[in-house]
Amino acid sequence: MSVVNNPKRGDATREALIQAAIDVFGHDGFDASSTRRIANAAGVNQAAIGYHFGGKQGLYEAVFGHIVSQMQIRMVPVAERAIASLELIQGSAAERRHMALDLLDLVFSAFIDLFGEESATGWVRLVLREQQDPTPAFHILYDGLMGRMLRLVTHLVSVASGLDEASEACRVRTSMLLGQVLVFHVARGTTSPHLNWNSLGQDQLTLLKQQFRIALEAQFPRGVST
Amino acid sequence: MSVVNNPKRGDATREALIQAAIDVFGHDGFDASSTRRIANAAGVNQAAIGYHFGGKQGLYEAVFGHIVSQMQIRMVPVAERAIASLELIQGSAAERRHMALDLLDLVFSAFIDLFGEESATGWVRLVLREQQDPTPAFHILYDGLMGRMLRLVTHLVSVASGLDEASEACRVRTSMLLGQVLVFHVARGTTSPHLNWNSLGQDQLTLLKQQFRIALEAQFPRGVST
DNA sequence: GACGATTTTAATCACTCGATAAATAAATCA
DNA sequence: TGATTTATTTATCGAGTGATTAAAATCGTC
Repeated sequence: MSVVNNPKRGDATREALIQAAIDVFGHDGFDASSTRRIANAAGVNQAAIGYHFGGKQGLYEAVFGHIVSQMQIRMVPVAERAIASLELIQGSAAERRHMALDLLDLVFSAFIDLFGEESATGWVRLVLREQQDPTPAFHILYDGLMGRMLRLVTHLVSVASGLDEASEACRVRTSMLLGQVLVFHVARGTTSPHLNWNSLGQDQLTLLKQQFRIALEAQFPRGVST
Repeated sequence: MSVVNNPKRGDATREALIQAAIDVFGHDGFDASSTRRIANAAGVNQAAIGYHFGGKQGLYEAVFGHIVSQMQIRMVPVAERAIASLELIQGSAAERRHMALDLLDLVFSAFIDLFGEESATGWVRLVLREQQDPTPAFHILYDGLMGRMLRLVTHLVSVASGLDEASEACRVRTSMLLGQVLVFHVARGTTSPHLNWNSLGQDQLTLLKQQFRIALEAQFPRGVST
C-alpha cells in the first residue's frame, strides 16, 4: 500500500512480457516467435510466461487485450463525437450528407494517425496478420473495436452516399474506403518501394490524409442531391 | 522419349511438392508448416524436399516461381493489350483520359478475377503474407509481376487524372486504387462478417467489379477536361 | 540381364520448441 | 520472527523440427 494504484507484485513482469511480446510477435508472427526470445527481450525468465499467462497462447491473447484497450483510447472519443454529431443534426438530406462526409474524414484521419504512430510498428503488423487469417484472438479485436467502428463508418457512408445501409453495395463501398487506408500497411512490400517510403513519418501521414480526403470527396460528391 | 515434352523423371514429384506446398504454406505460413506435412500431403518422402529443392527455403521460393508464372499467364496479355492501346491512341487529352479509364477498368477486372479464382485460395494468402513482410521470396514476385503491373497502373492513373506520373500524389492514388481491391482479401476477417461473405464466388466478384467501376469513375471523372 | 545414373526411401542427427515440476527467493501477514 | 502466500528461477521432459546420409528402388541404354 506504499504507492497509489496498488500495483500487485507481478504487474511489472506482466507488463514487460506484453510489451516484449508485441514487438516479437509483431515482427516474426506467432509461430516463429519463441517464448525464450520473448522472455529474454522482457528481461524475465521463460517460465514466467507459463506462470502469468498460462502459456504462449495465453500471452498472445493478453497482447490483443492490451492492443484493443490502446486502440479504444484513441478511437472511442472520435467515434462518440461522430455519433453525437449525427444525432444532433436533422437538416435536409444535403446537409446530413455534408455532415457525414466531414465525419468520415474525421474518423479516417484518426484511423490514419492511429496506424501511423511511432509505437504502432509493432502491433499494427499483429492486427493485420490477425485480419488475414483470424485465430481466436481475432474476436478480442472485432468485438472490442473493429466491429463497432465498421458499423459506424457504414452508417456514415450510407448517409453520405444515399445507399441503403443494409445493402451490399453500401458495405462494399465502405470496405473499399477502409482498403484505401489499409493498403499502405498491408501491401507495404509493394507500396513502399513504389513510393520510396521506408517508413510512415509525419509528412507521409499528412499526404495520405490529404489524398484520402480528395478521393473521399470525389467518391461521394457533396453537390449531388435529390 | 515415349511421351512428348520430355518430362524428366522427377517432374511429377516436384510438381506434387509445389502444389502441396502452396496449400500448406498458404494455410499456415512458412514457419508453422513442417516439411513432413508438406511431403505427406504430396504423397512423397520428406527427404525429397531436400533432394529437389535443397531445403524448405528452396521449396518456398520455387512455390513463388510457380505462382508468378501462373499470374503472368493471366495478367500479361491484359497488360500488353493495355500498353498497345495506349500507344496507338493519340487524340485529345479528354480522349486519352477516357481510354485510360477503360483500361484501368480492364486491368483491375482481370485483377479481381485473378484473386477470386477457385484455385486462388491457396496462393493468394501466400502472396499477401509476403506483401506484409517481405522475405527474399518477395523479389520473385515484385520483379516478376507486381512491379511491372504497378508501373502500368500508375501510368494509367496519371493519364486518367492528369497528375504527374512521378508525383507522390499520383502514386498514392494508385496505391489507394489497389487497396480498394486488396481489402477484400487482406482484411477478410473484417469484411467477410460485415458482408456475410464466407467466400468470393462469382456473384461477389461481379458485384465487386461493378462497385469498383463506379468508385473508379467517381474518383477520376470523365467529363472534367482542360 | 547388367550397368551407371537418377530418384526415392528409411533412419538418424543435433537442435529447438513449449510446458512443467521442483527448488529458491521475495513479499505479506500473524 | 516465523508461517504462508506469491513470484521467480533452474533444470528437465518429450515432441517435433530441418537437414543429411546411406541404402534401396527405378529408369534408360547397351
